[in-house]
Amino acid sequence: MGRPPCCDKIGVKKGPWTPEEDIILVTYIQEHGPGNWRAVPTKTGLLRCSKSCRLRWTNYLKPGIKRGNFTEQEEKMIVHLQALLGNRWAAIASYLPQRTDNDIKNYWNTHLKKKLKKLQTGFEDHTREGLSLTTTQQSISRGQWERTLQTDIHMARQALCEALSPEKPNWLTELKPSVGNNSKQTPTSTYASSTENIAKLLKGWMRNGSKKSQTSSTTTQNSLANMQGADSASSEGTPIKADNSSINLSDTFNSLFGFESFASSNSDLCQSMSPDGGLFQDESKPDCSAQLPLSLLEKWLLDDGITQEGPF
DNA sequence: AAGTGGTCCAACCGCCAATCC
DNA sequence: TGGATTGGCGGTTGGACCACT
Repeated sequence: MGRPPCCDKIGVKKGPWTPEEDIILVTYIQEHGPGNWRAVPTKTGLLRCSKSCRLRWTNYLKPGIKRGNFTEQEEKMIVHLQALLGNRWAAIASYLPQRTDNDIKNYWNTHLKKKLKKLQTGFEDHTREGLSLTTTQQSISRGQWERTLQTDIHMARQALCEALSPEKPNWLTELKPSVGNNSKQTPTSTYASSTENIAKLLKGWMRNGSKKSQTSSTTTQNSLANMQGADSASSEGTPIKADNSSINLSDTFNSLFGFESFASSNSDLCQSMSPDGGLFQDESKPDCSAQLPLSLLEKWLLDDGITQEGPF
C-alpha cells in the first residue's frame, strides 16, 4: 500500500491558477500568514491541494519575486553556485533572494545548460585545433590551468570558512535568511508586502481582463506576464501605485526587503564567492555532465571581473 | 493562413526530512 | 518511541507561445 496522497484528489483542481484563486490565496495569507498550508484549502474554499497553494505562493505570489530577464550577473552567479552546490536550487535561490528555486531551475535547464554546452563544444573544437601545439606549449597551458584551479579551490575553501565562521561577514547574514525558512519571514514584511503583490495582480488583471481572458480558465500568467514591465520597474525601485488598493506599501516593501541595497551586496557576494572549488564536496553532487573545463568557465565567469567593477 | 517544431515556464509528482501526536 | 502528517525540494511534464516554412 502506497503512501496516501497529500490531499484528497477528488475535487481538487489542477492546472493554472486563475486570478480569482490568486486573490483568495493572497488575501488569506495576508490575514494569516504563510504556513499551515494544510488548512489553506479548507479555510479559503479553494479547490486546491495544500501543496499547490504553497507552491503558488512561494513561486509566484510571494512579495519581492523578480521574474524573467536574468541579468548577466545573476546568470554568472547561478553558474557559479551550481558549480559549487550542484542542483540544489533552493540553496542557490537563497543567494538570489528575488528569484525562486523554480525560476532558477527553469533558467538553468532552458538557458544555461545550453549556453554551457555551447561553450563546451567551443572548447572541444579549440582543443582539437590545439592538437598541433607543441608539447611544451601544452604543458605550459596545462600548468597555468592547474595553478588557476588550485587558486580557485583555495578561494572556495576560504569562502566556505568565512561562511561557516560564527563571525560571518555582514553580507552573509543579510543574504542568507531565506535558506529553508521561507515561511519564517517576519510577519509584518510578508503580509504587508503581499498587499502590493495583490494590488499588482488586480491591476494587471483589470488591464488585461478583456484582452485575452475568454474562459474561466484564463490564468494569471497572462496578466502577470503583462505586468512584467511594471513589475521590473517596481523592483528597480519605482513603486507601482495600485489602482485598486488604497494601501500603498511599496515603500515599506522596498525598505523591508532592501532590494536596491541587495544589488550592491550582491556584487560583494560575487566577489566573495570563489569559483568552482570543492566546496561541500562530501554532500554536493554537482551535475558533472554539465560541468565545463574550469578554465573555460573561469574565462566566462571571471571576464566579468572587469565589468563587475561598475554598478551591479 | 495553416502547419510544424522548438522553446519556455508554471505547475505537478514523488521522495525525503522534519515535526507532530 | 514510532507512526502519521506536513512542508520542502528537485525532477519532470503539459501546454501556451513563437518562429519558421
